[in-house]
Amino acid sequence: MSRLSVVEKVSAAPQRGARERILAAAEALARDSGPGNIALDAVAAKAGVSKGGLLYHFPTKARLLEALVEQFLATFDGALHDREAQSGGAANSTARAYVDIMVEEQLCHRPPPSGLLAALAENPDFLAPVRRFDRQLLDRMKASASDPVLAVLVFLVMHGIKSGQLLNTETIDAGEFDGVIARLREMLGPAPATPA
Amino acid sequence: MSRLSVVEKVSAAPQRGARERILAAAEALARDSGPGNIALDAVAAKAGVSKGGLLYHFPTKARLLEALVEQFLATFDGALHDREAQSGGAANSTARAYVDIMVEEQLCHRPPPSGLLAALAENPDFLAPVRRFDRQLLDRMKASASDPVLAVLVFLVMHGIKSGQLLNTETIDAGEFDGVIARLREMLGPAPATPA
DNA sequence: ACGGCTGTACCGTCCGGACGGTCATGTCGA
DNA sequence: TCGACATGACCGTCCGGACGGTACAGCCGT
Repeated sequence: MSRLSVVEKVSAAPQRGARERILAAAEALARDSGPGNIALDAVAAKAGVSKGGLLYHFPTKARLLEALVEQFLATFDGALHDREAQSGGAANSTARAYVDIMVEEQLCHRPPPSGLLAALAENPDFLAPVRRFDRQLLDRMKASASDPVLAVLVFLVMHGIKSGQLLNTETIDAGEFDGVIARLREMLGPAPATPA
Repeated sequence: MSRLSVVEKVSAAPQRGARERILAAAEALARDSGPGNIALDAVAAKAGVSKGGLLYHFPTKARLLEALVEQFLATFDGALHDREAQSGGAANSTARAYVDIMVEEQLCHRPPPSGLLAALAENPDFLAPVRRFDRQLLDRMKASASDPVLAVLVFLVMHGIKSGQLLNTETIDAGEFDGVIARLREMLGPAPATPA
């Protein structure tokens, strides 16, 4: 440990965040070249990195895919915790938070997490973390729910929407989306006075 | 003209329905080797056909994938029409039919349509027919629905369940499944006296 | 304070294997 | 004998990833 400047670790980092750029490039590739067609060469090119450079950060394709789902899960989990924290431990708080996030993402036109599909295409086992996460999420929703069945129902509707985005099946339109969200919120009972 | 023994067809046309066997083999491969790893060689082997034989029935991989989604859609559409015919043009008949089919499939432990994922992995455009089908289905559900929003809600729950099967994410258990189905049927109103 | 050593970040070439697709060659049933 | 159906050897391309560089920064004995 160098005793001076713990703050700056910039030294041998020619470009900031090659890792992030690679991840983003992979996502983009998956989105518009098909989830099964992510070639490492292409990812490297799109990220502005050489093939060797890419292999440095992700020693194997499997690791890259892993990182993709990890990133997705982490992002979502973060957003969820934030949302939930806002409305303390009120009834149905987790379910409501999930709905809120969905709406938020819809508003931002957030691109769907195609990285997940890429991972799945390579090997179904890569989705194991997602499986675990989803199960935990559902349990939390049920735990804080006024009615367990309602929690499951909300969970499934969210997944239905997600699957539409994921498969690039823009089946439902904005109006239908809003309608269902409104209905769901109605079923979840009055929101606990959320200012700001 | 030997019209004897139509039963045994062991030689040139060794097994009837090479096409079906190929499709089935492809599905199976997709399911347990990952949707992106369907090699024509492997499909041929699993179907008990030579590579050339496979290429005879499906001149290209794209055609095979197309056939996979086509088959899926046709099967589902057939089941839906049957179900719907039973309960005439009653209120929510389409939505109810959808739910019924879901339950049926759940009972039969029908393996998920991994072929869809294989097609998606190769090229997202292959799902265009699914997109069209889903849109029409949703419209029909809304048309026969007592409440349009309810139709969309049911549609999304069904898709949520499907996505769970598709991604091999066995998130919800049997009890939760039954609970949601019951709730959905409740919301759809009393079933119109289904005899037999 | 300098020259060597080590560690980090990245580059670009190369190889072996996998995979989609072609083709010349059967083999039956009618 | 014709044509539908099937075979399996073969070709060309693409891709994962191994490997051997390069450049630069810090530590270190002297």
